[in-house]
Order: sequence, then structure tokens, then C-alpha cells
Amino acid sequence: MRSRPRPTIREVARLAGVSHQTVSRYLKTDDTISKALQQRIATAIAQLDYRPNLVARAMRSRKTGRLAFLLPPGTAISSLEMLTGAKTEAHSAGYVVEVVTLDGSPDTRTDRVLELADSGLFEGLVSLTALPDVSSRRDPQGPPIIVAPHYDEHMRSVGELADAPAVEEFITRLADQGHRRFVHLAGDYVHMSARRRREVYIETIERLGLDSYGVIDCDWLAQRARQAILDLPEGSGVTAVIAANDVLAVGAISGAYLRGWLVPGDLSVTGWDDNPVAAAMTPAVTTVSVDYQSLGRRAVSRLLATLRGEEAPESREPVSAAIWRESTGPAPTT
Amino acid sequence: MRSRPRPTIREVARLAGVSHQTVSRYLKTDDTISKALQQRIATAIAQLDYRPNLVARAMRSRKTGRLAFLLPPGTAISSLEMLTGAKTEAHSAGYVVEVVTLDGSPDTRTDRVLELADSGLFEGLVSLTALPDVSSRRDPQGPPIIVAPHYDEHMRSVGELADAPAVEEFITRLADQGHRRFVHLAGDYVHMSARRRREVYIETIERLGLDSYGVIDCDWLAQRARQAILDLPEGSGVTAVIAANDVLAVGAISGAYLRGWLVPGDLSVTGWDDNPVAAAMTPAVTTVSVDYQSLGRRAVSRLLATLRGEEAPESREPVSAAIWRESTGPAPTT
DNA sequence: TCGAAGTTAGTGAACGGTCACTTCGCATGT
DNA sequence: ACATGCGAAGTGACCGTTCACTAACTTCGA
Repeated sequence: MRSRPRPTIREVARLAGVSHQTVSRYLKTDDTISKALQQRIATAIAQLDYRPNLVARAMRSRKTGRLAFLLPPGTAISSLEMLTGAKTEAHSAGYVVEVVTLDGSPDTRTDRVLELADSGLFEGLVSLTALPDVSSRRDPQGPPIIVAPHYDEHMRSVGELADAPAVEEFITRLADQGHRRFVHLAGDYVHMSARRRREVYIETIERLGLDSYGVIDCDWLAQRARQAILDLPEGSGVTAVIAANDVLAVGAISGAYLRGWLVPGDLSVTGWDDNPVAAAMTPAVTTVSVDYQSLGRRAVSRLLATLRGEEAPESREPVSAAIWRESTGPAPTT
Repeated sequence: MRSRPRPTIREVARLAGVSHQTVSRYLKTDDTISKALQQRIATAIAQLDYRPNLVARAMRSRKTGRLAFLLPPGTAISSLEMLTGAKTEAHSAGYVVEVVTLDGSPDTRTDRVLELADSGLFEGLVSLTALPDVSSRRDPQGPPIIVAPHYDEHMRSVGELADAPAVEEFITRLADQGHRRFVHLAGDYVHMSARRRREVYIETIERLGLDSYGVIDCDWLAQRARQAILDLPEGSGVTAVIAANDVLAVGAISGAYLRGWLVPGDLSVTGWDDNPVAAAMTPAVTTVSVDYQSLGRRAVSRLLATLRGEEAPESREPVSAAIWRESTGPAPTT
């Protein structure tokens, strides 16, 4: 049947007995075409099984309807959530989002982004990772590039994503419940988020005049967190553990369990990430949930604003929220 | 400085004092160009900050170096892992992978895929969701479309991903350890994976002549799993729980804990997903890890084989593996 | 010394759409 | 009756690259 080459707009036009331009107008749903012709063209398109070549269209019109979403290499659930949010936002503005992974060193990445920007494939780009010099080197006439650096080159959270206001909330409320002596189980410091949580922990303890047993480096390893609790000297006075994520929190709870301590009766524990398994345990783990989708939406909406020539809205509503569950409670009364 | 229009290959050619075709050859790293000219062209490119327009290139050459990875809407960690695997495989063959979300009904999706296929944007497409009639309706001359239906239209695992051989392994080994009476905590049956795990549970119990307390519908809710264990009558004889995922397993462990039962001393529990938090608990949960990346790699390698005109390799090595941890052990000796 | 083959570079068309401009037909106003 | 304006449709150029040919020059063997 239909054999070699894909039908083009001109063949559709020939079959419908109109000019190619009329078909082009029809495809753009230009309403200055008479009903009769619209019908003829529709029939011809169906008959030839015609589908427009988007590459050719993009070449002439410089409009591709596509945005690029640039991620550093590596796998993180958060990035998928952000992507989902980005897609939602882009879709409502009639754009398609594509994911492109950027590997290599920061400078290489900038080069690659500039290539993509000038490739004509995208009308705008959102990068979740930092790109040195990109704003000065990019073509001012080219597609806008929004840098929302949520990750460094190893998919580690930075910036907004690494903010740790919830740590402050945890400590404040636990102090209200009578806790005086805390310990922090920290993640791997190559992660900005681990550093930030530690910083906020130290600051808050200090500001509120509380007591800290210290910061224990756990490197995101549950085993270390468990051992840290097991190693706590008898009578250390620690009643609350601020863990850098849910895995460490669960490791800590595991350590408490092995010592025969009750959580939260003897020890309160907080985590981070809102892992569904941590919510299923007894005790369910108090944690922090991060609204990644809204971060993705926000990045794209900034891009869309720039595309429309508007000033980019710089909303800074909080994206993370503490979720209080069973692993925290009043300090023991002893 | 550099102002309005992007420099083209012809401007580079003019500046370098050669023809545009020579520049084109240079860009393809065609080695039939004298060293002297190569040098002049390189200088001109650098001076003009020229970057090739990939859209124009794609239009003429019909080669875009891009593959599309089609996902149903929805968020799942697994799909990100598969994407990572797909990227690795594609990258090693010099292709870039783009993610496109397919929404709408199955028929709408097929239409959209055909549009994408004939859009000229991609040299091949991999769909992780079923596409009715796509093989009969697609242009035989167009880019190949591989359908690896791991998900249905709601991002629920189907096919290979829903296979549940590990359930068989769990039951067999637990039976070896003296367990005779089992219970299955099932997920939401709209998920093929939940149905498959239940089926394999029932079949295996039957085949080995074991005893089942029954299948309890838990709908992926930890609360239900916990309650199911709490509701187990005293002396039910159940010593092993096969839960459909880690959340249900942890809910079950939570129920056992509330009844004062020891895991695995009184009750063995298995999960599914290898959630890191479930591994951090005491007891660490016996579970199943699925190698999503290899699924992604495999799908792309099938596509690449088709692109090269080879027969697609249909490897069926197992993608999931049981991980035995502390939540399972010998049956109580009473 | 000359022709064949090989190497290096150039010329113009072509890819499949859209843009800018033109043409045609008809209603309208004076 | 004729200029004016507007809507509907057509004409040909153009977007930036690569492809298919062709041209010029070099090398080499007989």
C-alpha cells in the first residue's frame, strides 16, 4: 500500500485540489478557510495518513513547542517528582518537556547547554544544576535559560532543596515538650543538604540555649546511626535525636530498641524525606516531606514568564513541611 | 557585540574563505580536508561562536541522534531507574534519550506516538506502556517503535515487572525452614503486580502442599496490614507472612510488635521493593530488589538492534532477586 | 608524456514546512 | 459606476544544513 516516502503538505494539497499554503493554514487551524475546503483537506489528510514533520516546521518557524529540563546524572526520586511538576506546568502552556542529562565537568556542561540552546530544538531550558558563565555566554537572542540549582553535579541537593527550616521547627517544639539535650545524626557532608541540616541544628541549639551531646557523622548509613545510639553512655541525658534523614532515624530507633529504650517514651527521633515505610512502622517516624512537584512547577513557570517577556515571579513559599508522628513526644519526666 | 542572527555555516565559510560544504565536511570530522583549512575553519567557528543548528541538520539528514522514551503519566521511582538504564545504553551508542509522557486513552496514545514517530524528531521510540494497533498502523519506513509494556496507563507495573518468581522462592525456603501455615497480605488489585504476587502465592502454597490462612486485601495500606496481624486469632498457626510490598511488611511487623510477637522468632515476614528504610529497621526486612536499570537498558538495546537491522535479542534473565534479611527465620518450634 | 585513479574542494538542489506578499472575488459606500 | 476594503486562496522565497555531482589538482605507472 502506502509505500516509500511520507506524504508532504504538497501532496495533501494536490489531492485536495488546493495550494500547499491553504493546507498549512488548515493545520494551524486558521479559520479563514471555507468549510468546504476544510472538509476536502481533512479528507485528503486522512486518506494519505499525513502527519506533519515537526522538524521542518521548527526549522522555518523557530517554534518547537519544547522545553528542556536539564538534570545532572544520577538517580533521585526527587528529580522525577520535579519533572512531573514541570510537565504539568509546561503542558498547561502548550509545551512539551524533555529531559536531558548533563554529564561532565561544570564547564563541559555549560558548553553542552549552549549547544542545546542554539540547536533550535528548544524554546527554553531549565537547568537544575549550576552552569558557570551560562548567562554571560548565552546568545541574548536565543532561548532563555533558567538555572534553578537544586542539585550539584552529583545529584546532591543544594540551594532551596537543602534548606533546613524544619530542623528548627523540630528542635523548638521538642524543647517545648521538655527536651533539653539533643544529638544530631548527620549525613554525608559532600551533600549540601547534610551540611545545612547540621548547621541549622547547631545554630538552633545555640540560639535556644539548649544542650547538644554533639553531631555524629553517619554518612547516610543506618548502621552508623544504630551504633551511635548504642554507644551513647548511660546517663548521657540525651532525650531527642535529630537525624538527617529517615534511614538514619530508623537506624537510631533500631539502636534504641536494642537497648530496650522506648521511642518516644525514652527517646524522641526525627527523620527527613517522608519515606512511606518509615510512616508504616511502629512508632511512625516524625519526618519532613518536601513538595518536589511544586519546585518543578515553579522552575517552569519562571521560564514561561521569561518567554512571555514578563518579569519572573520569585516566590519563596516553603517547600518542605514537618510531619509530626509517633516517634516524637514529651521528654521523659525522670 | 554579536548581535541579531545566529551565524550559519555559510558565514563561517565566508570568514574562513572556503565553501559552505567544506565547513559541513569539517563538522562531520571528514578527514579529507587539508590541515591548513581545518585550522582556518576552526578559527572562524571560534570567532563567530558558531554552533550548528540541529533542527536544520535533522531535517536534511533525517538523523537526529535522539530516541524517545515514552512513559505513562504518573510518578514512580522505578521509571526513573529505567530511564537511567536506558540513557546509559543509548549514550554508549551515541544517542540521546528524551522522555515523553503519554497521557490520554490508549487509542489517543497510539495516535500521539504515531505523530511523534513521523515528526522526524526521533530515530526510534521505546514505549513502556501498551499501544493498541501501533505495529499495524505505523509507517513501515519510519522509525522503529519498541513496546516494552512494563506499565499500564496508570503507571502500574504489568508484564515482566509484575512477575513474581520471588514469592515462590520465599515460600519454598520458608517451608524448608519448617513453616507450614502462611498468610498473604495483598496490594491493590488494580495493580497487575499485586494480582501476580497473589496468584503465585496461591499456586505455590498449593503446589507444595502447604497451608494458607488466606489472602487479606490490604490495598497497599500499612494500617490494613497491621490490623490483619492484630486480627489473627490466637492459635491460628500462621508463622509466615508474605506481604506484597515493604510497606505492608512493615505494617505487619508493626502488628506483630503490638501483639508482643517476635519477628522472626514468632513470625517471619517478607516484603518487596528493597526500600532502604526497611533495610535499616530491626529486624531488617527480607525483600525483593528489582533491577530497573537493566530493564531500561534492555529495552533500548532491543531498539538499537532493530535500528541496525539485526534481530532483537530477547533476553529473559531475571530482573528481580530475593534479599534475605532478619525478618525471616526458622519456624517456631512449639 | 599522457591517461587513469585518487584527493580535495566547490556548486546548486533538496529536505518540508511557514512567511511575506500578491491576487482574486465580492460586498459596500458614495 | 467606480473606488475601497476585506476575506479567501495562491505564489515563490526562505529557514540552515547535507546530499549528489562536478571540477581541479596531484600522483603514479606504463
